[in-house]
Amino acid sequence: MSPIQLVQKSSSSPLPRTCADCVVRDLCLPAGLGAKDTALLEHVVIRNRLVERQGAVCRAGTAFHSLYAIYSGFVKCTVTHDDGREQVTGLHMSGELIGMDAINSGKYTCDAVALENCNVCEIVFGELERLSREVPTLQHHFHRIMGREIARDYGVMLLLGSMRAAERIAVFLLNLSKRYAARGHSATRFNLLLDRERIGSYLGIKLETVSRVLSRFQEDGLLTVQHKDIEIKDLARLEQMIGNYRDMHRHASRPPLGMVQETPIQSSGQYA
Amino acid sequence: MSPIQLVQKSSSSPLPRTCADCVVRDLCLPAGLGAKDTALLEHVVIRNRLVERQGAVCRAGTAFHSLYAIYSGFVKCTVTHDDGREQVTGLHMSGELIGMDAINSGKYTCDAVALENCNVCEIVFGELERLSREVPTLQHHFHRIMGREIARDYGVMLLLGSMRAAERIAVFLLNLSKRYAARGHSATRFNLLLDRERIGSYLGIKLETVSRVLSRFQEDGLLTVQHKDIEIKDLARLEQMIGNYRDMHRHASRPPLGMVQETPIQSSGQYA
DNA sequence: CGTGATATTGACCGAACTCAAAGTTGGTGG
DNA sequence: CCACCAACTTTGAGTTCGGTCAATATCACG
Repeated sequence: MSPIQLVQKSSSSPLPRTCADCVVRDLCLPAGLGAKDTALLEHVVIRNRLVERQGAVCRAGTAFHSLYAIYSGFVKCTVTHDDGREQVTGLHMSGELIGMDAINSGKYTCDAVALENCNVCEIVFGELERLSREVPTLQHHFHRIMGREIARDYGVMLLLGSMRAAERIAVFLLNLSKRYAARGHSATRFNLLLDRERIGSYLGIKLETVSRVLSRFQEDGLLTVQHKDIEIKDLARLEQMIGNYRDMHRHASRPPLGMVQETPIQSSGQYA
Repeated sequence: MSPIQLVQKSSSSPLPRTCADCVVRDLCLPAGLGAKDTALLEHVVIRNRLVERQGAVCRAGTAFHSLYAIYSGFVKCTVTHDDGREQVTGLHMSGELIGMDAINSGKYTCDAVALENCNVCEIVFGELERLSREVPTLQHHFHRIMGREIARDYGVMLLLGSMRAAERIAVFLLNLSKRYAARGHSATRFNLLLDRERIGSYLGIKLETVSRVLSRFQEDGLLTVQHKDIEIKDLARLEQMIGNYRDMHRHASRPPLGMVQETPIQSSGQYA
């Protein structure tokens, strides 16, 4: 399998100068706005903040002034416990907003780190509030974005609170698949971007378990994986994994006796 | 230990007729608003929706029109997986808002059930958006409330993703303690309101584990517990449990050899 | 081509789960 | 008022999933 280039490089297309001609407009803050209102966002958005791989979009504990919208690249958000334990709270790709956790306290609670070179837009929060008082559509859409994040969080709680390791990985892969597909990339072949340890941190399991589950999925013909490159061979069967976790530790060659429940997870949830 | 009456009965004080004379005003939506602006909320809030114990404040899947603010009582929110697995996503008490998860999709994603007789205020969301366009303080405060929920969710992810059973319970108890204290109740003696199974569902562990950990905490003199009535005997030591989970399965009579890290969890997080 | 980081795999262990059996409590109705 | 019943809780015994530790294996990169 040759290496996969999934996420568009910031250099692959001309950088947008306005939200109006941004390719991820419909996934982002200006979604649903008319041309006139979109133009007003120019006073709110500071474009083309380039963050190189491993660089920080924002740091936990620092003062909050802006949200960040991802134009290109992939961002990992983590919270860190006093004793050093780290928890990945979200993986974000183009069109998504980060930093909303900071609105209450005025300080970011997460470290947001670029997993590859990123181009992000800074959204000055005070300006966003000002403008959204004048543009009801923008106001409502921003509320929807926050509401979406809350609903996503509840999905993650369900995952962390009541799913087996194999289910968690299946959910994780399917979620990435769906989001890549929504951005015009392949739904079946993509790059994980995270190492096994970070995947584990996000899913509440250890890196060895991640590795073992992926190996098993491969043995079972659900996918092929080589480091961070993954190709899903059987999306349907992967979906059936969820709710059928009991079959995880059986070998594929054995007949899947207990396969009764075939209900996939509610597709609405966006788990990363 | 005699039964404890912790949460004010809706009958114990006259019901407020306006936000201005509501006792939980400063914890709720009108926090920080002047008298004039508070008065404007009358067009937004429909007061005194009584929900009896076991009744629903809202149901997953039903159409979203309003948020709900809790005036009195205690509400449990849950999401349910297709296969029936249930995850408690939050426990909410007076002054808190629920339903924000529904803003995006227009449908509630949670079932919100009253754990005791509740008095809730319905906040018609369209009206709230309308008014918050006119009252910047209200707008910002609402954004803070949503941001607070997101930050809380990240704390729950940390709990579910990287804490041991004993730590989870310690965090849970300390969180309840803090929130009761903030509402003028005892910080050390209160009612859990949830049975062992629901506590477990919230914390991602099984009911037997909840029972065992509570028994052990009692043996160790950290608290006394009888069913849902709990009295914390040693708040400081309970705080030290967090980050010292390795000592969980040792008996108190043994010297706690490994007790080096005494850093409590960041107090900002509100875990329920 | 060597070296350090990452990934895989195996063996073993242990925290939490499962199953099961009492024990306890509160509510209901005789 | 008390007996009974259903629901909840506690506790024990055995199992298992995932963690831990350790030994390779593989890859990226200088």
